[in-house]
Amino acid sequence: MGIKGLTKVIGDRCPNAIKSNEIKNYFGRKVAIDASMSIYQFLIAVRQQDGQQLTTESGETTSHLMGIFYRTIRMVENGIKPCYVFDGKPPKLKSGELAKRLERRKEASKSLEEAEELGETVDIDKFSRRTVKVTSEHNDECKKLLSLMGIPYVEAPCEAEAQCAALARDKKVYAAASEDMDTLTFSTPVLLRHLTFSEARKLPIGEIHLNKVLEGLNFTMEQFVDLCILLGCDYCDSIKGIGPQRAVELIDKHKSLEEIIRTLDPKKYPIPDDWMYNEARQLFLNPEVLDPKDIDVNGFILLYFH
DNA sequence: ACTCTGACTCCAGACGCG
DNA sequence: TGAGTCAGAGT
DNA sequence: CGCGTCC
Repeated sequence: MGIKGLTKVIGDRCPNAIKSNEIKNYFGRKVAIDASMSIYQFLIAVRQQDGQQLTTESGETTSHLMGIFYRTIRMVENGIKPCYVFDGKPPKLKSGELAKRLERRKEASKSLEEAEELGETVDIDKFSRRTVKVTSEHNDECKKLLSLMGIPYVEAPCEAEAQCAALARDKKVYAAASEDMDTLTFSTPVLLRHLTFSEARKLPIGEIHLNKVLEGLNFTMEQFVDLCILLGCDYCDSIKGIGPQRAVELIDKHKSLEEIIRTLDPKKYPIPDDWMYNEARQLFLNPEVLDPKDIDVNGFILLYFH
């Protein structure tokens, strides 16, 4: 998931698009958070010594609830008002990527069985993490928890990242908080990284500003989206032999994917068959989202402040 | 000399006690 | 899944 | 901090 190598491209070419901030600077701000992504991370990370997830007596996983609960409390304590965004139906263009992930989980399940037979605890641990999949039950349980906590959430029609970006663009929230760089490709003006509050946090909060990225690259938003497609996204293939360096050069020189396709030597750099670049581009530029005007990002969270 | 690829590695939360 | 590093092949 | 616990 995400845009391959985009963090590095921005770090190398637009260093002043990234700011490092203290948590204090965010007091009173609202942020949009991709719920499914958070749940996924908690399911992988929240384990006990033997590598098993936390469960109730009847064996139902609670790792995701623990994670969401404590992190959310921590945010509110720091004056940050989160609004969680849940995924809807994935776009058709993503089916290839989703099939790949399913395949990887299948392989991991197989390896997991072998490891269990051999009693290799290290491998059991490793492979069980790779089989993690966020289910609608996980999502529903978290929605229930958030309701009880008075924290607002949104059910996006399609990609959560796109909805987060829409909320930020419409100033319903200050920023989208995500480890996933394609939130930027969905035009969030501000992207927060490492928005976590653990006592032993190792990384400062990184703030990436889209306008500074475009300035630094000297690209329009359309060109930036084309760059992201060349770098490699979830929605279509990229061109073999084109990495971050050449991708930036090509967009800089030719300004659009159409022009690049027209000019590139197909013997050196074959264009993928049935390349759906334009569909992917439209997905980024005009994603299916709820109108932010119809969304209440406050919940009854204001109660926490008095 | 530079760039991309693929294979490989390690890593992934938050709390509180001592 | 991402991010880093490495060897090796291609431009 | 390091390390065990959270369910």
